[in-house]
Amino acid sequence: DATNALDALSQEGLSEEPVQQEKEAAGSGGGGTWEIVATEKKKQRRRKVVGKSGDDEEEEEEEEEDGGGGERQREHPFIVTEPGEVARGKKNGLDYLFHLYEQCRDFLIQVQNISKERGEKCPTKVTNQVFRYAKKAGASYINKPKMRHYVHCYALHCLDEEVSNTLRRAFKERGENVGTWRQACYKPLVAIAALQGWDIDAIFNTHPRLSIWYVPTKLRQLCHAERSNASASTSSAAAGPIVGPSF
Amino acid sequence: DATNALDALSQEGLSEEPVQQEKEAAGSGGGGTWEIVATEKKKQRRRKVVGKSGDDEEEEEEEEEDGGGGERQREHPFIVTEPGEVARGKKNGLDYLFHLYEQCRDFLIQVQNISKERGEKCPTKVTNQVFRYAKKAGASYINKPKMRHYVHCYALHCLDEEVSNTLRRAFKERGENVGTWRQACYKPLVAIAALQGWDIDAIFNTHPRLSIWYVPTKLRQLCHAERSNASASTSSAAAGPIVGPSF
DNA sequence: AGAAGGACCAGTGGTCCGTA
DNA sequence: AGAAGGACCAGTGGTCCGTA
Repeated sequence: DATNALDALSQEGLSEEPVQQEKEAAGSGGGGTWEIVATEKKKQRRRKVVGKSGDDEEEEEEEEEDGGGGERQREHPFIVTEPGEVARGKKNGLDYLFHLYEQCRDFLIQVQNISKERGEKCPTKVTNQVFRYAKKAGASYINKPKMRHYVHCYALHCLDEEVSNTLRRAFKERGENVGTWRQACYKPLVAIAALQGWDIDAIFNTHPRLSIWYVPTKLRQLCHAERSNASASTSSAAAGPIVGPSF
Repeated sequence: DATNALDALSQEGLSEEPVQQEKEAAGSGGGGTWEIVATEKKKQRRRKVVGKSGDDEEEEEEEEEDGGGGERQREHPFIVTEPGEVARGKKNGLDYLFHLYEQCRDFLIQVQNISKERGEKCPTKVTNQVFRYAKKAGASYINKPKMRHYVHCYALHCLDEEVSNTLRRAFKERGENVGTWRQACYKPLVAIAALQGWDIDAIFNTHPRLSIWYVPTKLRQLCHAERSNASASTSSAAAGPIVGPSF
């Protein structure tokens, strides 16, 4: 019954991205241009799934191997792109990746509003419930394994956009794949944590857009390991308990 | 492995209540006297379980039906007691009930310290993990169904001890049973919520000792229903959405 | 009857691994 | 090979109901 009501609500309320949007909002970092790109990409996707040729005019890219019809659809894989760069071909760029995190946030806010309206328990994080809601709202390209996989990349983007951007440019130039870039995102995050007393949970919870995401296990472990190293070289008692800073 | 390590830690660290404690701390509300009472009760319990007669001197109450040995042991049922009153016979009083909540808080703090030490996810609430830890630490009289059952009673005790105390005295005088008293605890809580914009989650999370407990479903529902009532008699549009206060 | 708590269950966080 | 995500699993929050 709670699920049914969710269904009802998810049919309205959840607008698609606006089809047209002013181009001048482009460089604003909020994903302004992105909305347009996302819409284009989505149309491509839709055309592919339906299996007809497009009935509205558009710039297209590849249309080969369109023959299928009911074949398994996946999102295009990510590639390392510079800030503002749109991926060409059957690829998605990193601005799009980060845009997905913003979309999840919007879905969470909607779920929270519904919960409050009904006096039910209100999630503070992006939970299974939110992923389910997103899927029902038609955002089938959002899923938990993907979002969890790249959380720390998004975290770096939120916490230090300059460093994040520099890293993207460097890895693009070197022609690295997404997995390698993703791995590289850990290091600057650990450095940020070091400066803030190693409390990665506090770092996440303090940031308005990051606070809704669970700290990834591996990032937590890296921070802990690095803290132990730092502490070992600072303290004389190697076996003693690690004492957190108190400033 | 995480479980094994927990075992190791739970063997040390977890002190029993101090056996002796100054009597002058009695009326302080922190459970000062309670420690002594709890210890006495625990000795009774231990003697019963072991099935021998006591090998240390004590004032005892009933010792009948001691014959068993491996019979199923349960905590004595609660009765409505006034503040400061110790239950006589095979009963437990409400100061003891509230004391259990404080104990859970101590166990949570220990679990949190261990988690932090290890760089693991750190619970902010009394979770299954904490109940498991309490059990391993020997506090077998603490269990989840019991603690959840009386959370709102403890909440009233935390939020308005005067009202809570008055309620206890009134219900004791009337000879009401625990279940009736428990039910009666909801109403003043809803009244408190009304004064604070109906946000029972905020009320819990704001209070230092209450913030570690999940808001009980029924209390949440009562607050929501009552808010709807209040709103219906205030607003002219009966079917409209309920707008939260913004002060 | 009133009450304590073992034990169950639906849905969670977490991520592996069969898939493309 | 590199990557996306369906689907599984251990342990959770929640509380019912067989027990005393």
